[in-house]
Amino acid sequence: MAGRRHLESSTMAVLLQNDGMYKNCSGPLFSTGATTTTTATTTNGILGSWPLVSFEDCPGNNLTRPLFRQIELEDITGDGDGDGDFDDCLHHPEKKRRLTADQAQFLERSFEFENKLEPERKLQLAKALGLKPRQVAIWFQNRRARWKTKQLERDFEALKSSYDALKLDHGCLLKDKEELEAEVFSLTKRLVQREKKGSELQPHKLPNLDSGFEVKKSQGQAMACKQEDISAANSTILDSESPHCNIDEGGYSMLMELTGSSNAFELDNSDRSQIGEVDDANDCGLLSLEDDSGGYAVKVAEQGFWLWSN
DNA sequence: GACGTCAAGGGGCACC
DNA sequence: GGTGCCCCTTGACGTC
Repeated sequence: MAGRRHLESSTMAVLLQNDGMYKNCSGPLFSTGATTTTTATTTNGILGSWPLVSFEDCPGNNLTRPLFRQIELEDITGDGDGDGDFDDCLHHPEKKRRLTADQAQFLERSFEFENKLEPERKLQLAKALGLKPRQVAIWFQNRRARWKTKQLERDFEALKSSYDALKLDHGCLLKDKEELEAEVFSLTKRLVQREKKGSELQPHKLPNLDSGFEVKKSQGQAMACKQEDISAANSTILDSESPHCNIDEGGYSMLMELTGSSNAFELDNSDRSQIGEVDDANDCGLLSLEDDSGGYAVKVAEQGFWLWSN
């Protein structure tokens, strides 16, 4: 909510002079009655002139009041005798009156140039509009409050739009995730079924593990993973929302391949670049996962981890 | 009469 | 202490 302080008061005077507002004012801007013509001037010259009402018309009030509309004078003077109304004027606080459209428009233009009000400019505007400086200050305060409210509304709308877009995107991602989960589940199910059919792998190539699955680390460290743990492995895959995913902290890249069958995890040549660890593992004596019997093999490379089944 | 808008009142705060 | 600003509220007024 930064103020737009880029105009000097002389510029403001130009604004006043060029505004042309008062040139367009045919007839009195303010209340009529016993009128005096006053002239508003700025550092750049004469702006215009308009009738003023001397509030001296109302006994007890020594303020000059060119502010308000016809109705105000009528309220004060009544139809003729006026004595009772003068008493009202004396004993009741003056009612609130809205600024005229011209006054409001003039202040609005001033606000557009500069939403803060220096004392000098306040006096200039007050003089030009026939208002009390206090009124000009209050108008600017209220105007800043209205501007802030509008700004909050604009910010809210922007945030709401952003939120809606993110929500839509999130929904799409959730849908993708569900599809991938279903795909992984289906593939895992096929894998287990094939295992049960008794596909045999060469013992010297793939150890025959009763537990079904085993995970080893190629560089010495070994760990076992029972079949029921496949769910945990799946979970890892699912959480990654991608068949080729980074498990992150460890910098592990997980990769699945089912050879001998067409599936979503089959590697193409571009994927080969991601399995350097797998090739290295082969080089260091770990087993090829090709299934000579037309069966299947699964390999998961996590910087040297292998998962296989017989 | 309900409701919205706007000028103004008043308290609290920061600054000099 | 005076001044100006922000914020909330009040009261007058216009519109439906």
